[in-house]
Amino acid sequence: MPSRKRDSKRLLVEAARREFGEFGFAGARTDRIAHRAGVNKQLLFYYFGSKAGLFDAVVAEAGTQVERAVTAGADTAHAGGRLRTQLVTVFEALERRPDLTRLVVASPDGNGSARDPVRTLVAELAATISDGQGLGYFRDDADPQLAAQQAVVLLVGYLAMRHAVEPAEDPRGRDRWLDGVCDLLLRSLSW
Amino acid sequence: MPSRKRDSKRLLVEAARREFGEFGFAGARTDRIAHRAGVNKQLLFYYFGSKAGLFDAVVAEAGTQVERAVTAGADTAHAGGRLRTQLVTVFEALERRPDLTRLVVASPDGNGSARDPVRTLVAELAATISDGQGLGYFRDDADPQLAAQQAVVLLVGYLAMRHAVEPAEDPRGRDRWLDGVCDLLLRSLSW
DNA sequence: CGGCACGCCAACCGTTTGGTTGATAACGAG
DNA sequence: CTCGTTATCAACCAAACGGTTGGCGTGCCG
Repeated sequence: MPSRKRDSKRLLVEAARREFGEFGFAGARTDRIAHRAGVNKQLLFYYFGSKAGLFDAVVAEAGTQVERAVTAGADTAHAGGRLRTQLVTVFEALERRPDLTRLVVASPDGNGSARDPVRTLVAELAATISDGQGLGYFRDDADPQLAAQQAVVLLVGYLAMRHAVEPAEDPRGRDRWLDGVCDLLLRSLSW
Repeated sequence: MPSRKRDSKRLLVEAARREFGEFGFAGARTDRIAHRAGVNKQLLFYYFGSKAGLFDAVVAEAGTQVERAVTAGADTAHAGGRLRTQLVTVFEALERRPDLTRLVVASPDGNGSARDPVRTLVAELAATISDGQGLGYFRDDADPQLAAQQAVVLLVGYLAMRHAVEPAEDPRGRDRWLDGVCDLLLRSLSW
């Protein structure tokens, strides 16, 4: 029989990430998640208690991933370059986690449990901008909080709406967007 | 008995708009839609064939509403003012239709049927920007298509992620955001 | 060895879901 | 008046859903 300890918990979270990202909370099916993970459906309830519990686990895991990404980009010296690096790193982290992107928008009941990771993300970016202001790299009369919010909406929003907003399946659309976001924000923050 | 012809079709579309906007496609319940509309559930299938058919009807209706809004703001003379007017008008139209906002992101299966309205929206804004360039109001080396996409993502994305991105229930957050978006875009488009 | 806790599963259950059936009532046309 | 068409409903159904039960094997600790 199955060699004990197959790391099923992680397999389930990973499968759930794809499922929730693809169908949203209500559209996701517990059977399908279990099947994707290659384990029995009951294991899902054994470990996480309920569908919502599994959802929370997914969000928590994705959240730490993104937080790690944003703090990782924080060791670039020059403030302008640092913001750009952070934006790129966060975007790449979000790309690898399509779930979080959609979860921000499609949480159960609408009361987002994916709220906290997003807020720390905003706070982290706002801190970078504020630092840049202190060093004289950015305009003093810009609102760091607002700029950080704009950044997050541009990044997350694009990943969530890409299909609707982009005319065709342009593979370079992604790069153009990312460059465009960096340019837009840095231009608005510079004197 | 019910006085014949109660305009149930419209009542159903209206109820469905709220329901889909609140719960997304998969989360929406046909019984609840019928109950909200005050008609029998069967009528839903009588008129629209299926849940997906009703969804399409909702999207189509909301789409024309938004298109009307964006073309309405197009008669302001000065190009800079015209763009600002259009952005505000579109935002207000989207606010009145929370459904479309979420539908762009949470369509059935992910293949968005709300795609077309969004694309015409982008095209319309891009045209305004392009006009402004021709008249010398905007930078010539800006990409109108990209700027229009950024505008839409900022507007729609905010409405979809407001709860996650805003720290508290600040009632003035909405106004600050709208002003911020206009400033951001106009600043990036001006010489 | 013995037993208990853990990881795991097949089969099942009550409820809810999208969707159907068959009937009724009110018109408009002839 | 009659007869087909349109609008409406109550009651029903099969399938799918989230979640439960009971049990089996395996390793670890006494």
